Amino acid sequence: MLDTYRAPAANNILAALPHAQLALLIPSIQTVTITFGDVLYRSGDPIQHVYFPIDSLVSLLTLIEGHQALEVGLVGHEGMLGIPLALGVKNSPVRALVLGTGLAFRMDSSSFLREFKINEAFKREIYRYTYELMVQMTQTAACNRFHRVEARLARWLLMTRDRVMSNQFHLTQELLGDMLGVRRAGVTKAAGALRQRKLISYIRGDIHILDGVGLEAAACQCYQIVKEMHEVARA
Amino acid sequence: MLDTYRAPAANNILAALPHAQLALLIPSIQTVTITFGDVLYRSGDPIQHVYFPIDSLVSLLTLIEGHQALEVGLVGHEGMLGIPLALGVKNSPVRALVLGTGLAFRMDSSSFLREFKINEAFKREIYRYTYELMVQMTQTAACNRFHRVEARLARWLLMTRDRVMSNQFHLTQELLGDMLGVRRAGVTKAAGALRQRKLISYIRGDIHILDGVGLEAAACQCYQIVKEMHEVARA
DNA sequence: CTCATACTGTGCGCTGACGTACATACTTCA
DNA sequence: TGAAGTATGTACGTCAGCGCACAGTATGAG
Repeated sequence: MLDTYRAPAANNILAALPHAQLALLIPSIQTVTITFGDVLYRSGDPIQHVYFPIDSLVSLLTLIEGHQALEVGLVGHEGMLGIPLALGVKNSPVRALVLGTGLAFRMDSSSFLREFKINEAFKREIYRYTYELMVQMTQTAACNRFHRVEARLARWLLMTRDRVMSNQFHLTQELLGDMLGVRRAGVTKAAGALRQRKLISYIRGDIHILDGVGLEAAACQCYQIVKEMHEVARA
Repeated sequence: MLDTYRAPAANNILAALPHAQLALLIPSIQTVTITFGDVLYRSGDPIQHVYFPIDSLVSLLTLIEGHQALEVGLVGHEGMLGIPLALGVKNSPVRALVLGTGLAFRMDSSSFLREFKINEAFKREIYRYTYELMVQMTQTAACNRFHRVEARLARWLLMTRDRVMSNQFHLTQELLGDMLGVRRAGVTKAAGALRQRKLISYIRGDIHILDGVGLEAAACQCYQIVKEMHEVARA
């Protein structure tokens, strides 16, 4: 059952709710562990549950025939999974792949829809996050088009750090290739460059951010831009 | 004033409303001409009006420092401009540039918000379109990353045809470069290839689609995928 | 302890697109 | 009719990233 003290700090959307509105949701919320490699949604499938990550990390991927996947969104404690439900659509257009094992709050879709319809504060927070996700998606699209792999990798590592709230996490270069839309060897090269500059260490998937400030300098401004847009959305 | 006969056929969002709900909106709606080159929203600016294109065409662009613009969405009679308002945000994160002169229905933001809050059918349609726009954005992101300029150009021309409902429209290669995220010379080359295959004619910005079926074959499947997704969203 | 598996490092030829530059052609207006 | 402006065609060297291939190294299962 939900720890009402922890909840507000644990996921930004739930944290933003007034106590009374949060209380309404608590009976429908479970805390679950989602595990690296879990596919929460397959592209086109009906959404069974919505998730509010706590310290877990989930990637949204589009699949293109004859190509690798491409990440279009990265979701951690600042967001949620299952946005289509809030837009009146029952299926997920993207694959949701768990990259970081951890906890998440979970609601089944029918409970979610029931509460969502009557809880104005909940609605407001979810639509605000929908906006943030759209901004993230547009910026990522442009970033993938124009910026070099090394800068994109740096940006991705920073975004991940912010979401898992740790300078250390685990991910293979193969999977990172899917995130950035490049082949695995491209990741090796970019990661090698960042490592040589002592910004990260990277040993068989164990990534440590050694110099966050330096990494921000190595990243494209897309990182800052998305962060700032989120603040505007909250204004 | 709004021609109530024409309205339903003219813009898909308004067309989907039951007559009673549409009637509520009519006093707040004006019909305006938007003109090639008009910037309806600048990135970051407050949204003054929402627009429901009829036969006009509008491009959503992200701006990246030190780079050309990049199109992230294309809006015609199937959609609307001003989605952030529906998500509780007053500013547009993207630039909205009119590419095709034509008519659009328009509401000022405060009227829109007032009606939007109380009109459930209106809300439903707008959120459904928000979903469609997100799908379009994700697919475009992947398309820009993985597909060749020639296929992307073919796709873009088909999308435009569907929105303006005509095989003929006007756009310079310079601007097309911004849409596709490539330099102007790249457009010349791709357009030349399509022209040589007798799929289009292209004379100083006057584009004619000569062979729609052939052009679909030349385009990436992203064109079909987005079309089909929209049908799912309406199911 | 060994073998299979998984992951990383690296090399090489290829190519699509870039950046830049310039020539050509149409259009508009004086 | 000529000049200025606008748009397209084309060329060329450069380069990031691709596709592919293979070697090296750590991990885990039996």
